[in-house]
Amino acid sequence: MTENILVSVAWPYANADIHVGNITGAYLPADVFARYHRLKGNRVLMVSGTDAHGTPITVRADAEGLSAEEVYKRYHRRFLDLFVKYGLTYDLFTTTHTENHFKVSQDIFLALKENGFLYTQTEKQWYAPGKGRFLPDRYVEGECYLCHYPNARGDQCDNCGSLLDSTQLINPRAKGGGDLELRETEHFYLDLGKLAPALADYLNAGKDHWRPNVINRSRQDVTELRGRAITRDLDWGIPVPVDGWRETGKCLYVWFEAVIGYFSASIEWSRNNGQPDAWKDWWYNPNAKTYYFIGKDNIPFHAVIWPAQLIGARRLYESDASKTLNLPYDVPANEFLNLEGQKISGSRNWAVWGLDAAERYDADALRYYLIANMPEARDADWSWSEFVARNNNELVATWGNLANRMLSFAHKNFEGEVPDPGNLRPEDRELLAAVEAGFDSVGELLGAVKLRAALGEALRVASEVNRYLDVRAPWSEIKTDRVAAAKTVFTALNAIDSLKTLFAPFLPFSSERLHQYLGHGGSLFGAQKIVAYDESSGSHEALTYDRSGAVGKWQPSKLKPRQVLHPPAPLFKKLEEAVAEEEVARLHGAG
RNA sequence: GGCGACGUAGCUCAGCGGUAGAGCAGGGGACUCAUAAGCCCUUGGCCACAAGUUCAAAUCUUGUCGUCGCCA
Repeated sequence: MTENILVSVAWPYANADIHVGNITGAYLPADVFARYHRLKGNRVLMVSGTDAHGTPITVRADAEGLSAEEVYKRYHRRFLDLFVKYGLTYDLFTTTHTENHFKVSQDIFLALKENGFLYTQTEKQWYAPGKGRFLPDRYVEGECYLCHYPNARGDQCDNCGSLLDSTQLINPRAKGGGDLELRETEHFYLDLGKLAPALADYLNAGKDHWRPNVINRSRQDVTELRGRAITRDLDWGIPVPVDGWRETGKCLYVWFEAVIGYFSASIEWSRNNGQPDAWKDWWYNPNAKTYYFIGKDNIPFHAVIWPAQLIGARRLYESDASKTLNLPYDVPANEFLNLEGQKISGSRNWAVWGLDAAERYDADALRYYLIANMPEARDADWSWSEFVARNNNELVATWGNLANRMLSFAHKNFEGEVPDPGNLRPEDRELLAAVEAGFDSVGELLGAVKLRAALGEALRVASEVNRYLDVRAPWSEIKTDRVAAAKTVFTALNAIDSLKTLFAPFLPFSSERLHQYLGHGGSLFGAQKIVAYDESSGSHEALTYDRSGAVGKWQPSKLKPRQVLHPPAPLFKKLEEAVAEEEVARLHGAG
């Protein structure tokens, strides 16, 4: 039965480049999962985009003398390039700065308002009369009222680390000068307390497949929910769709509108593809499964607050009153990746940047290490020496070498063709059965989002083929019994052809090449394309996935005798030990 | 301070009520198709600590300590 699978992926924030921790935390597991389901023949929709709004972006824009729009576009473009290099196959990677997203976010807001889940409240905030606008907390500095550090930021003290209430700062001053005064301002709040009972019902039923850290934390959070402000005094964002509000420079708070991106991007994808209602197959079909791939810092927003927004909005663009928007089926959040034992820090440049690493290493080598070492249950550590060791000992030695040794052997001894085996021996059938079982065992682990275990299982299957070859020893058979050697080589090539598929979700580039080496036509997956989409107020670039022409199937090989093989080449590169030292030195030199 | 996850072989982790497991690293061996890769054998652990429940506990309960994170 074909399933509808929505793969929702965390939205990178447009004020910093992406590092390996971000990739392994959310983007890569989502891609592996999406590719697996596509091979299974399921209908996959993988969406995300750049989170373009909010104060940190205006801060950076001010610092660089650019507009907020220029800043977001620069990072957005770099995200697109990185995703192409790592083969992350978003059906649509868009941005929150589109007319479509504005409209959908405002409509969700209005639905929540209409359904009685919003209320307003007045609070005091810093206002700059000279500039005629309210200042975000981090634009106000002063003495910390807790530790008396003289240069604390309004939102947080850099000295004692405490989160601050900016109105309590001692001797407050505006960053960059100018007058400052406290003024009353009114904001909308999401009434999470009112939504708590429905949320508790949702989180207490049928969540056995959720990771313990995700479900336990979320159940705890629901017990202490309070209203939360969803608007801000800010000009870079989505205007509040209420008369008298949009005129006074009030916007939807980024945390509120960014998560709506999963929904708006699904709608945009449908429109871009000329099937404006297609998104409903993922959002209203109760049998569709929706997954949210995020880092652990985002758990409350995806397992509690986003479901609250969906429950409160109930339905949108749907007249059938019996239907409600689908809530997350699973939120397989990953923990964090450290680097050489220390926390990754972009500002201290203690990071392995995605685009930089892709300059020097193949995407599949990076993908392999990031999946084998994925922080699924606890924080993990990126170590360059481990990267080199696992690349050489596991990826190259067990899998790359298996493919290369057998293709080379077939090329030299069977005129570059798949030999005709005649009748297979029991031991040949046994091996093929063991490989075939891998489609169930690897597939089951992938379906349960246990990606490192799934990759380990695929590698174990590859080891079985290595063992089979050692027992059969076709290099000996060929000297005395060419027919026996033909059976062995046929069987091994068949197994390798199947392994190509088992590894494909993890290592798509090398599997694609192996597919060609084995003499098949077509490609396993579709193609990534960067496309510009026009709206009446402007255009935005997006990453898309064209699935037409993809021939990959999650099925054992049906390799034909006499199929012509292409001249083989090693799938992966062995790395020098010195690479690890060079990279660590680079890390320290740069920091 | 409250809460959560985690703490198992040198390293990375699986097991989560019934005689301690895998991969890598270390040691030994036979082979040579292959990126000196692969294969076979092997060294190695009071399962953080302490009490309790049970015929039986890495596995359940409680407490302590440690790591990471969230909240205040």
